[in-house]
Amino acid sequence: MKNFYITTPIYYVNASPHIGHAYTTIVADIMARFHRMSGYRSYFLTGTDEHGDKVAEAAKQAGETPQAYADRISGKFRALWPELSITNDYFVRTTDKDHIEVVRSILQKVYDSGDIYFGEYEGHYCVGCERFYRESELVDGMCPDHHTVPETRKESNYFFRMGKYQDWLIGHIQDNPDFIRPERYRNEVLAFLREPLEDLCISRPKTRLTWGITLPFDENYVTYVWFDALINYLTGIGYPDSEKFKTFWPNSQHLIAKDILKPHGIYWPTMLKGAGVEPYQHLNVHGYWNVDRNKMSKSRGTVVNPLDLKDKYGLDAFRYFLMRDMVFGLDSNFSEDAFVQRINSDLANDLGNLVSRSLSMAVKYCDGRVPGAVNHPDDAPLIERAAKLFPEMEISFQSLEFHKALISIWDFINMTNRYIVEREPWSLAKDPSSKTRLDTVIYNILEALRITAILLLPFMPDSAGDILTRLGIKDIESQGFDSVRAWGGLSKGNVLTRGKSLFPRVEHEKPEDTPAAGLTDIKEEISFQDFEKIDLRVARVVKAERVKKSDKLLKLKIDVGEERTIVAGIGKSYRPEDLVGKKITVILNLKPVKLMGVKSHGMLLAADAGEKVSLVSFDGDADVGAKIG
RNA sequence: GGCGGUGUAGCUCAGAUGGUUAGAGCAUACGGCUCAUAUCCGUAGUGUCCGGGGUUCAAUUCCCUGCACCGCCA
Repeated sequence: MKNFYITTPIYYVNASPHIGHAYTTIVADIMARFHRMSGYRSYFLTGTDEHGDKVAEAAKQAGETPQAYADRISGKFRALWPELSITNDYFVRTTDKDHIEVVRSILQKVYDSGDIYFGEYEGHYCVGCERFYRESELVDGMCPDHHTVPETRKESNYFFRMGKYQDWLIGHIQDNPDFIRPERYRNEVLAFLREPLEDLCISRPKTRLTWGITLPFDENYVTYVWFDALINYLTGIGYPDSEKFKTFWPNSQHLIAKDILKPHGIYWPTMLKGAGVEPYQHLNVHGYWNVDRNKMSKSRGTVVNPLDLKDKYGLDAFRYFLMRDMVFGLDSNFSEDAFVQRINSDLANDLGNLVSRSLSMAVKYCDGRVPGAVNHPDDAPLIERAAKLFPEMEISFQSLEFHKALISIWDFINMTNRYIVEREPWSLAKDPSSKTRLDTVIYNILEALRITAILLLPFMPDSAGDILTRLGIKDIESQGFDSVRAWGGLSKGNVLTRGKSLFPRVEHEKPEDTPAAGLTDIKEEISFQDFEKIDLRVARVVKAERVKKSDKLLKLKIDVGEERTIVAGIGKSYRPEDLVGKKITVILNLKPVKLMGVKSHGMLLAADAGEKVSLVSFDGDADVGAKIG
């Protein structure tokens, strides 16, 4: 039997879960489900990272002990995952007893082998931050947070000889092209490794931090961050002696967001090397969800947390959207509009309506049972397409291109819709002599639906399971991809259920829901102080000419009490010669920019109605240089 | 400052060892069907393929350069 081990990062408990955590964990879940259905023995680990000064600090502010605080926030994560249909096999915590033991044993092992040494260093220490800063992190020689000059302080700590493994790591990455993927992140790590790799500081004196795991070889220190956190991937499968560890570690894959590439791509493999453990197989790195707040629902006047949208529109729709709209590895934009569009077009119109029309016809024309089928050459294209789907999905999953897997499935859904239109079951139903053909057509539609649902199970477990249930399929949990390799898996005679709309369309919010009578593009509210930052002045145009090779840009020399050059995009509405002498409104303190090679030291104001631009002018006579406010 | 990435239809993105009409989905318009969640199917568009220069018989695709955004590093 083949094995599969997938991990998410353990999430740091200094903040509540957000869309980024949700995405990583959902991807891991979908991979775990996919492999289980493909016949793998699969193990899926997630958890929380609970030590460190930020947690100690947050606990203090909340008036709790670090442990109580960590328990509470960790509980939030643990409670969220079932809500997202996450099927993790275990939830590891860095405050777990067995984790602490594993960390200590590995530290001891590496220490014994000579890869950990005690060293003293001198640095810039900010008392307020209780931490050292590197020269390059300081702003004008001062702490970036406190704006105070840090004191020079000496401290002794333990260091891991990471540099020793630099060449090995470079070689390993070069020999295993998919060790870190997608390729862009592999290149980033290799680029970083072109510079000498420094040793890694792995401790903090207890005088500064107590909320951590005590070093096994020095009571006065705790280990710091990575030797604690990363080792969870071993603890979670029972390192070092369990059967689980032996089974799964050789098939391990980590899933992370790009912000923790360096620890996972560099520290972790060298740590494993130092501890005498084989490296993991793959590091899968994804991008960020940029949340466009302007495009989120403003009807309630509050910014929407993307995670809340799963309650508004349904979990499976949420999972679908996250997988369909992000290309793994790249950043994507999250907006409610885009989400709703996916729901309406892909889920409601294409899939939901297909389920609805198919079952409705089957109930109407075939007494609500799966009819028998007779081979017909015209049906070959549909059947042949179906046979290619799972192999396509396997390829997509191997390369982490989940969106492509979904595109394949939707291609098939559209094909099924087309099949219905071409076969016209409603016409066949009018002619009793076509009954056999009608039965076959209905069977094929339902079988196509079954295959679609099984392929969708990893992505949308509830909805896909619902479709299967409606098709009279009982043991949803035990469904695997084997039943999708050949056409005809749907049993004749199954009792069908019509059911409700699987994905109701989301109607657009009514105009009266939006404030300000129809103006939907009002920018974010600003204060008077914000407005005052803008330096608006009266200016007179002294000279105007067109910018070379631009029909839109004009270069203006203006008098605002001093002479300035500005570039304005009004060339389609104004001729240069008409402008000289005109009084205009100018923003003086806008950061200068270069437009088509001409530097503009300010910007004039004009009403912009696409092609027709109209300058803001003055009712009476205004003095050049006068402030406007 | 160094290195790298991206810039293609209104939107999100594919794509081509350089070669006649540059693609998909969504959105838009029109047509067809009525089993279905006003859904489905079909047809129709629209693009200075970021700007400039170069190589070439030919560049959006290769090279150089500029601009914009993003990332890594310092």
